[in-house]
Amino acid sequence: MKPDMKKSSTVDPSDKAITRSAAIAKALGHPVRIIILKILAERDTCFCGDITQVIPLAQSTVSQHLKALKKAGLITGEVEGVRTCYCLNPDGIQDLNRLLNDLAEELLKPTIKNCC
Amino acid sequence: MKPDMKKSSTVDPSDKAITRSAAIAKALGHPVRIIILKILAERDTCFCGDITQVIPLAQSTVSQHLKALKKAGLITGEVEGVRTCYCLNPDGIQDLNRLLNDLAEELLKPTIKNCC
DNA sequence: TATTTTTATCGTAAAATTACGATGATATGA
DNA sequence: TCATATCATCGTAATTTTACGATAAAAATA
Repeated sequence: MKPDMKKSSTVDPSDKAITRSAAIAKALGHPVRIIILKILAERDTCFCGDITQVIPLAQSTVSQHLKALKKAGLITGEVEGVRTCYCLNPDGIQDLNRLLNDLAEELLKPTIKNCC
Repeated sequence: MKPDMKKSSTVDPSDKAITRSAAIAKALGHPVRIIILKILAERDTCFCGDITQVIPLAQSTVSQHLKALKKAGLITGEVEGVRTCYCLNPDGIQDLNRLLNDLAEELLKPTIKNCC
């Protein structure tokens, strides 16, 4: 417990979990990036070119989306010669699962009683 | 931002679940909006003024965030006289829980074997 | 060595987001 | 009726996002 922290019945805005949850959600906030994650979950080979072939967007655009997913810690990118192999990042996906699960659970509880 | 995308045997980009998931995630993609949802989950009274008192942002800004959450179907807003009572929308929260749960599950499966 | 392949980055433009103050609308209270 | 309270919307500015083509960098190949 943090002693000098104001005891608030509401929410601590500096909560690290909230910041991280929002960052992950932001990364998921574009359909193409969700599709990319699904592709990475399906394939063994996961080079940028593979994704660009499936998604009708410019290579530079796909690269930007990959960068965003990497920044959020949801994927990794390892250079393999000329190409780069992108993979789901287990730690990041774990965060996604746990944090958004916790959030959903917290929000589902009072949902039983409709307030209005 | 093209709605029509090339067909893929793996991932269907026009999948309604993907679109909805991305919309929900986008709404969660800002710390303040997550905080607002948590506040709504805690309180019985949930007027805009209550939220503005807790969050150090202008009333108009809070109103915009509430609008975004409403657009995503995560909350409802019912006018009660001069004020508006905002509540979690059970259906939306259910969507949040189910869709993001499914996504996490799908992404967690291959996480056991690291691809690179 | 020269060329090709693959990907990241740069430059750019359009659109969206985020924030604010000011204003308008509407219901309540004096 | 007039004033107040509450909230949404407008107008605006700064920043971010999204997309593209062009280009640079690095490894593989001819």
